[in-house]
Amino acid sequence: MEPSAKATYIREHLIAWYQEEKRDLPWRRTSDPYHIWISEVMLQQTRVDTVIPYYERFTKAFPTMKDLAAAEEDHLLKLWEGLGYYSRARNLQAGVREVIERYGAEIPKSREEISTIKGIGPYTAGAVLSIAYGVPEHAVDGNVMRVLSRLYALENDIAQAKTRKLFEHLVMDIISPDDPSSFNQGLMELGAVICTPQKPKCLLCPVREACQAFAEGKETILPIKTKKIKSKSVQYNGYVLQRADGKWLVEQRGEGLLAKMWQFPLIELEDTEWNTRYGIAWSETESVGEVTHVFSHLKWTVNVYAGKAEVDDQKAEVGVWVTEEELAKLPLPVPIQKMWNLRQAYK
DNA sequence: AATCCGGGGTG
DNA sequence: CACCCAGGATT
Repeated sequence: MEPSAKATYIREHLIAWYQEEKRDLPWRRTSDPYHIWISEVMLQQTRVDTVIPYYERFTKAFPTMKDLAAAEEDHLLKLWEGLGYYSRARNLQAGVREVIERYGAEIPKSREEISTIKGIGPYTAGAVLSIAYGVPEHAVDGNVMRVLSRLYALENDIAQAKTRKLFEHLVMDIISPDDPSSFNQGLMELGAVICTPQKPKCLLCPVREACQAFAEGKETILPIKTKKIKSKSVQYNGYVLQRADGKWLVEQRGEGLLAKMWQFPLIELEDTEWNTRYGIAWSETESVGEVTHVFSHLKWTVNVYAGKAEVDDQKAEVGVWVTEEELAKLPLPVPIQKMWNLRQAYK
């Protein structure tokens, strides 16, 4: 198919299909650019079905940028708890504060300006601009790279950074000037529903006639992605300890992995200074089982111990004793929740 | 360009 | 188990 005719075909059939078949999602019922921004941040590396309840709670808790700007960090993280990539929440709040201070609470409408805002990268910039404001800008995510690599039978390695730029140029060549929102969302919707990673539903595809991969029988070998994940294993002993007054020992994590989230004390098995670090003397601790948790390139194995403890406040360097009610209000990463569930089940 | 940053669905 | 998801920040 001749290039400009192919672009026209894709625009028309993709948008018509999207208008007719699009899923009814919460962020498709709003025109508030701030709420659309929230949805795009939550959707980074995260599936639609996972995001929906988080989006509903978050927009209810922080309906305006002013509400989010004023939020406490623990409250913010509690509402993000379980969603992962917690820096997204902090960057979103920092970004909202920037928009209030520098742009009078109005999200900028140019790629150049919006890209300076914390947490808004090339994808989110294009998504917010096109969906909230109708600006014809590319929004290239994993779905779009997969769909376009098939439509144009491109064998570039989508794991490489420069390949994303190739797709950004391609989108700018073929994007609908009249409805960039439906065009961008149509590409993503197609990737999520029809042009899936495994077993694409080509017989249901609205743009199959323009798909070079389908024509050549390459739809299952595209896109090409080379990168491999090397994961490390780390072993811990973890302690769910209760004091005589009924309170539990927790501590707040520092920077890096699960930054600023709360946890029960974790000791790397190689760490021989645990007793001095916590200043704890405990008795009646017993093993209650093992927790495993897989991160992107890390695997935790935690031997969980429960018991009663007394702490020498003079020696304790870290840790806070909290009631069960206070514990419930702290943002706890999933592996820590697993530790708690294990201890409760063991009783 | 490579690495870090979560968690869950899917086969 | 491997893959991947409406990616961005940091180095």
